[in-house]
Amino acid sequence: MLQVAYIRENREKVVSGLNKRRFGNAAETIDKVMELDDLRKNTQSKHDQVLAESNSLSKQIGGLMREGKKEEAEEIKKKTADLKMESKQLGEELSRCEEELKQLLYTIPNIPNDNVPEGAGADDNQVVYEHGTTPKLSENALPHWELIKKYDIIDFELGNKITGAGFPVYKGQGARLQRAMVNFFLDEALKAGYVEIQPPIVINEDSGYGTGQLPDKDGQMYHISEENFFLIPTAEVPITNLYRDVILDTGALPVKHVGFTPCFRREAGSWGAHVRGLNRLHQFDKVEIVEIHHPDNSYAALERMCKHVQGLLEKLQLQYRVLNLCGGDMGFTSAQTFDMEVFSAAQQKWLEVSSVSNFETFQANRLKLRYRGEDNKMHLLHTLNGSALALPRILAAILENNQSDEGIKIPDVLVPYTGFDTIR
RNA sequence: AGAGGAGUGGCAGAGUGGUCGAAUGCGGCGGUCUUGAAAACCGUUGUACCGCAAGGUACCGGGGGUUCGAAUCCCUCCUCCUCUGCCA
Repeated sequence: MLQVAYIRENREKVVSGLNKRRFGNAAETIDKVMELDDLRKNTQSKHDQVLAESNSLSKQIGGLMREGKKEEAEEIKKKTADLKMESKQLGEELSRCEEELKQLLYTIPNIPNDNVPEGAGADDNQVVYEHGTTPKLSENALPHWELIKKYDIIDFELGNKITGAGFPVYKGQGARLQRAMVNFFLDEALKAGYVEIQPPIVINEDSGYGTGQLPDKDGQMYHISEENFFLIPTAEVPITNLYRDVILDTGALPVKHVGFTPCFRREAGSWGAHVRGLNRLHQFDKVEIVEIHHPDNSYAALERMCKHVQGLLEKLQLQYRVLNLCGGDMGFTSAQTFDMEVFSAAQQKWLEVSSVSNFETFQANRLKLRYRGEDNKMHLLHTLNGSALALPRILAAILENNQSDEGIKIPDVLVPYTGFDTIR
């Protein structure tokens, strides 16, 4: 959520930023924010005045009662009735105003930074880096959804039986490869200085609002209505919310966490032929990195996080590219996002396997995640996160790119973790 | 899950209807003293909002209520502790 003070001081920047995102009615929305905020200030001012008056009368009554001047006290009591009604009215007006302002602010996405390219959608994303070459596969190369059947390593039918579509069952060498990747990704993160976290994978409503999944992406998360809990769509949510309502000492910065969790996404209405096999699932595994930084350092951190993810892809010997997402394709909460895509040779298609973002103060504002500056005042910190990595599409790429008549070759770095070098 | 107890500032802990944003201790910060440090002593020490400022308002687990007035009374939810039950 953007800060009203920031919107006030940077009106032009905010409007042009929203336009870059293809957010409709930017100017009108911002004007409405300021108008509501003016009304809020005005109403609060009046409300406070009435409360001050009524507090002062109450004190007088207290004094008179102590002195035993009951009649005089009763006289003053009569005067408080009007004030009470007035303050109730103003209080309700103030609440309405604050609520309306909050709801409006919830609809406004983060402002893209200056290095975010113009563009309306995925086609306008900028390829900023490419690495590796496409492996030459034989004529009879198979897409991964055929390979998993051939080697019997993932069973979608069993998942259908146990749960439903999009909940695959990993078996035998498939299950072991999953476990190997998780351990490899975690170990690499530990080497890079991340502190491991095992968070709950069920979160409450406050956490959903804290990182911005609510109310924007309500309906994308599985909801447990009995307790009003949600299944996490990413470890970003519980790990970042560890720092909700926290004031960090600058000496504690930067915070660097890594966590492995299953992730759950309803993916409502996004099914079709292009999401076959492992390309899109309701439950999948992901290792996530989360960082918290002083505003001055967050973009250097974003770059390092990208490099970390790229390093993983290179160790896995996958062909990949890095995209600087354009304004129209970025997530709601992000100020800048780099996507990493691996090339899936049998599908002849780029698959997104990681998304690394700097949210600047957008999440921190909702989280109330702050530090005390040298000016001795509170300031919002910057939050960042990235997948390092999401497993299913990595698995799809490994299966497709490393297939041959002898089976599927496991990348060298994973062999110590799997205990085998080929899926047969 | 049942019965009982409890949630107060960074921490510990007082406060059962008015002068309480809240005693006291510890910790933190500034100072005196000292070659330096410790000790001792003095001062200071929450957050948000409104206001140019003076100042004002709100916050004692969350929400609601009673009252002229609530940390204090009532309702409700959450969390923790003890006992009983259940369970990996």
